[in-house]
Amino acid sequence: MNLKQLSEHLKLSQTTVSRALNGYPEVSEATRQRVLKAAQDLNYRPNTRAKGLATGRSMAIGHVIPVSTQHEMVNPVFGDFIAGAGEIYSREGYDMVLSLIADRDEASAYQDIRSRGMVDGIIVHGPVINDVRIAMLSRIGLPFVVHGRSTDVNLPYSWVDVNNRGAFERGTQFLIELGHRRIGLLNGLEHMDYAFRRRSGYERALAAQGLAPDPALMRSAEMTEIYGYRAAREMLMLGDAPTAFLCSSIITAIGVRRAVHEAGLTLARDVSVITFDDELSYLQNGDDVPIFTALRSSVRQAGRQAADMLLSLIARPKDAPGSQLLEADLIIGRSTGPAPR
Amino acid sequence: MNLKQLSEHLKLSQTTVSRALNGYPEVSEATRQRVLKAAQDLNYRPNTRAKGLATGRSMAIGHVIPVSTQHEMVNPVFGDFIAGAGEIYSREGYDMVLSLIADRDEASAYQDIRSRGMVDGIIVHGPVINDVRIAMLSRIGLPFVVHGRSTDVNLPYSWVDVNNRGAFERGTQFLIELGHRRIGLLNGLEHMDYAFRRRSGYERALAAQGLAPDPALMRSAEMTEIYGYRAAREMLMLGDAPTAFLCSSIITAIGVRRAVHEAGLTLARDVSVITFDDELSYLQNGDDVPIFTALRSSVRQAGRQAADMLLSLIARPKDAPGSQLLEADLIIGRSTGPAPR
DNA sequence: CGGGTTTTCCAAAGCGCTTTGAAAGAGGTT
DNA sequence: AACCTCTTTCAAAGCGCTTTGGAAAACCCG
Repeated sequence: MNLKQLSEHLKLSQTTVSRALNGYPEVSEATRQRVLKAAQDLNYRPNTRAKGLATGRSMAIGHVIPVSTQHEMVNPVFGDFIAGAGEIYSREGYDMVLSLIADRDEASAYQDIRSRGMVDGIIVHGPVINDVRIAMLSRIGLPFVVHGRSTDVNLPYSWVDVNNRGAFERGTQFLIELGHRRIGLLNGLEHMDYAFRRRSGYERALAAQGLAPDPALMRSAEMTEIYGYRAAREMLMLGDAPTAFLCSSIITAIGVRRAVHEAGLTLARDVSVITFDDELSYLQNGDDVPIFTALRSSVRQAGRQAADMLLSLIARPKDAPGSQLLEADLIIGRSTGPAPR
Repeated sequence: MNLKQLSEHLKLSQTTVSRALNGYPEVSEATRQRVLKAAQDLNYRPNTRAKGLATGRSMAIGHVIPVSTQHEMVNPVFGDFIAGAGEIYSREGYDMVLSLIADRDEASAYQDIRSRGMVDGIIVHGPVINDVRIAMLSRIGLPFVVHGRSTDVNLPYSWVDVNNRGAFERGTQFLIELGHRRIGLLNGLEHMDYAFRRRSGYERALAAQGLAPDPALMRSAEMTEIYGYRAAREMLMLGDAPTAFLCSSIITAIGVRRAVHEAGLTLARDVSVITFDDELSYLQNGDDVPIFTALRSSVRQAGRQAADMLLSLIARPKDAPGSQLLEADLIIGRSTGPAPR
């Protein structure tokens, strides 16, 4: 069933039917109702491609996931982010298209996306420090919103990010106030912008108390469970082992917990752990009392806000880029306590 | 840059340029090279929508994620599945479009997808027992592959699934052979087909040894960490507590481990745990020696196979539906041991 | 060199929609 | 009744590509 058939069936022109369907005023209410009814009955849906061709808009948003060739991990945060974004898209009638692109041919990939015209805008995931994609996309002129930010990029661009530096500064400071002096940092990959910021927050808090960061207590890797486990185990075997850990992900924190238990130690009493908590739906951090003391910020909410921002950017391309800095809450759970003596 | 401009620039007709670009034989090698070179230099990319309109194919695959209104969780398995499928798609030049659809308007949603013509085929996620979507899609005539199967659906359809029943039967049997008699089942939601099959495998193994399933030891819920924790904690407080658990997800198993530790017990020695392991990239089950004894099957691989199957179904729609049953390996880790006496 | 074959290229139609510019119809005014 | 103004409807062009049905050019061979 297409427009032509529908209009023939109604004995109206395609123009009128199209207008009736799209809510234009120059069609009488009576015929509009008649058209709507027929469309409903005959199960008519306009063809997306044809509509896109005619209007120049595709009603779809692209999400570009960089798939690193060496670390071919899917960021666990991703699922919840797009769930959030998807809520907004479906409300506004947008589709979501995913492009997994290998990092080596990113350069052409964005050009491609632009000229192939599949999407009206894109969300950029996983920005690194000084991310070239931002300049590239600005030049290309495709509306985009970055989930995160990119240090050293001085162009204006739209982003939604959590205050990573502030959060880790606060977490570190909280541990210091509990008397901890040796604090392990189990960070994500530090070429990623968020991880870079987290480390700088950690270092700032240490510096504020006159503590020197110890490279032996600072790790950076993909945030898997096993990374948390290994790093914590190794650090706990040091002569001057840390009494606390700051983790970039609840998954890593779970690995830390495993190492702590295996070493015969008890969380909070012997070793404190604070983790960043993205509020992943399948890894809730406890219910009434959180398992881990955490810096909490909902990635699903970030998805919603990024989507919202992108859609309004598409609606009003002349607007100045917006930005949104989300604060992470420090929530006290059962994994922190005063430093042992 | 569009075809018209490119052809004018080359002083050729659009036809010839199009043919040269798409590898048709009726164009001389010399002009083909010339066209290819110009396209490259001028950064020409055919417009997807226009191409789709003209060819009737959209070169995109839809993934429909049912977003339950009450349990609005994103299945953690999803990320790795699409990573696998995405590999195939990008190799074959397909895009991936995600539709999160609320379960209440599923009926119309598939019709929509079909008539809006955004995709050439779809992957159906999360089939339940007697899933109505299968009949619906068959009727609509849109190629599809189900990730999983649906008990009680008697139509032929294409699917890729892991042998859930066999896996859980084997896991249960393994525990029984270790001397366990009270075995807790921490299953996923049992209206989901995979969970239903897992339970039936569990029950079958019990029955084979003349053991009666005890409803007090069987739970069914969304596979979160906290669910594993709570369920295990409660069962461990029973008068005749289970000495082993069978978990549907490594995430749930992590919750069980937490409950076991909290109860002052030791994994393998006091309580055994076997889990299904989808080989999630951020939750590797150990490295050399697995943490958990597990039934392992890569969901990423399943994604690849489902994508492959769908693409060939699209290429040859007349083919009979195919199917692929993946076997899960039983791998021995550090979470199982002989039943304590 | 003329006729047939093959190669190379092209004009135009069509995919399903929106939208412009214009015409027809209805209603009101003098 | 003639004129004007809204309202309602329409025919046709256009979005960027593919593809059909030919035509022109090149080639081959007796």
